[in-house]
Amino acid sequence: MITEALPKLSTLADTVFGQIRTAIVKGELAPGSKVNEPQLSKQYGISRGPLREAIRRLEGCKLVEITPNVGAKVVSLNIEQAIEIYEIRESLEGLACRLAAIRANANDCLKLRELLSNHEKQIESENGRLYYQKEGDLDFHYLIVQLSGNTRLFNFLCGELYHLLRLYRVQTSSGPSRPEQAFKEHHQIVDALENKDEELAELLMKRHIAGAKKALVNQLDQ
Amino acid sequence: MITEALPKLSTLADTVFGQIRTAIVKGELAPGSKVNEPQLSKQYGISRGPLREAIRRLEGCKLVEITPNVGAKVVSLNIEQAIEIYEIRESLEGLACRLAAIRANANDCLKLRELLSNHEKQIESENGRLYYQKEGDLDFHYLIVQLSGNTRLFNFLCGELYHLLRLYRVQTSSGPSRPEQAFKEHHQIVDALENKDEELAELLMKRHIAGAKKALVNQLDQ
DNA sequence: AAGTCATAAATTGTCAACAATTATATTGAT
DNA sequence: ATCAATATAATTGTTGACAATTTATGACTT
Repeated sequence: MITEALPKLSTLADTVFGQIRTAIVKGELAPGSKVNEPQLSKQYGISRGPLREAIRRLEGCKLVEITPNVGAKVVSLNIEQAIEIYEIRESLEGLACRLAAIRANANDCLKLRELLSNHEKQIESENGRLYYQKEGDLDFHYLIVQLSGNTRLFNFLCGELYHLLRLYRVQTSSGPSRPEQAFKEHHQIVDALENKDEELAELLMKRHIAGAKKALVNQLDQ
Repeated sequence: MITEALPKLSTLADTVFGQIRTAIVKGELAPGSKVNEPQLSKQYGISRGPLREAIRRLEGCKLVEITPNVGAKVVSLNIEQAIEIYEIRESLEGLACRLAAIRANANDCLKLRELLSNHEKQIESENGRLYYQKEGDLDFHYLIVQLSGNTRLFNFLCGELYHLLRLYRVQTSSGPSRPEQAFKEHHQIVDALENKDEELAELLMKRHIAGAKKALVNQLDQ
């Protein structure tokens, strides 16, 4: 076996894209704040060329908004926009869950149960409650979308929409509203998957997300 | 009144992005073909910097795929991927149509009727049948999505998914399968909007798109 | 003829400098 | 002091050059 100097498998623009995306969804780059090219290019030790390409990718993910001759700024979601996202999410995750009901086998459902029980344990040990529940909730949905088998759906939800949701949660520093209720609903969804009940699976998932959406709408009405 | 030299309101990268996108969905840049940077930069008379930014935007729209150190190539959709898109479209346009039923007023419905009757006239004069029907069909759906009032939904469907559908139609040189059936269904949808019947509007739209999807699935099964 | 290795050409990735535009600071007038 | 106009600084947009990598070419071997 020959050990060669393994060639670069990724470009600067792509790696920095990932780094900045993480910084944004973690809130390290504040929503609404300006994206300063000279500063970031120094910070990441690259020139402005690849940096601008990375920013254009971020624009594609809707994480920054670019104004010509002015520059990019980190997106800041108001509650109306968050509701729009939840409307789309309700529709698409309903679809994902229906498709998952068709394709998921017993082993897939077992994995889902394990995921849920792990989260429950972590939450019982009260410390770090918010963090784990926050990430855990998305983990569950992540897996369902994966089981749908629709690659484009997966890319859109997990590569774009979920990042925006994380951003909004950081921005409003709000965890999921009803942690124990959510667990019950998650288990019901897996029940439907086990029974290969497409219609019920879709209905339950849509209702599950509609619950979170309603909380937003109520907040808006007041 | 003073006539000043009006300042550039758009950047080179953005204008060229639009030009290349048009070239792709019109088939002038063949699906699967390589995107050659030196060639395109000459063709559009710009340097490779802004061109590469434009390509990154195209990547965000899923119109090209970039491989590091190899370059971008125009996306080529197989039938499975087309079915994936139709699944997403069925779900999201169902949502859009339900929202449109809530928000559309009498004047909006009138505009939809006018659009449909214009298309019918154009098709009666048989020449150019395919072209007008093709564009016309998307026009109708375009307007419905606009009426939904969900800006993010609009941007995703009209700014990304519809372009991919155009690309697929050019690629397979296939118009809509059932032109006269489609008109009937379009009118039924407007009926539901006029009656503010959300559920029916969503159902009809989903069924309308499911029809086109089924044609694809059948084609795949053979 | 097919395959492999080395070489050459073309293409992509990256950088630094310059031009154009926007944002900031300063000055002066009311 | 406030506002407007101007000058200055900072930032974005664009370009061309160079480095790194991939692709194409061709000679050589089996």
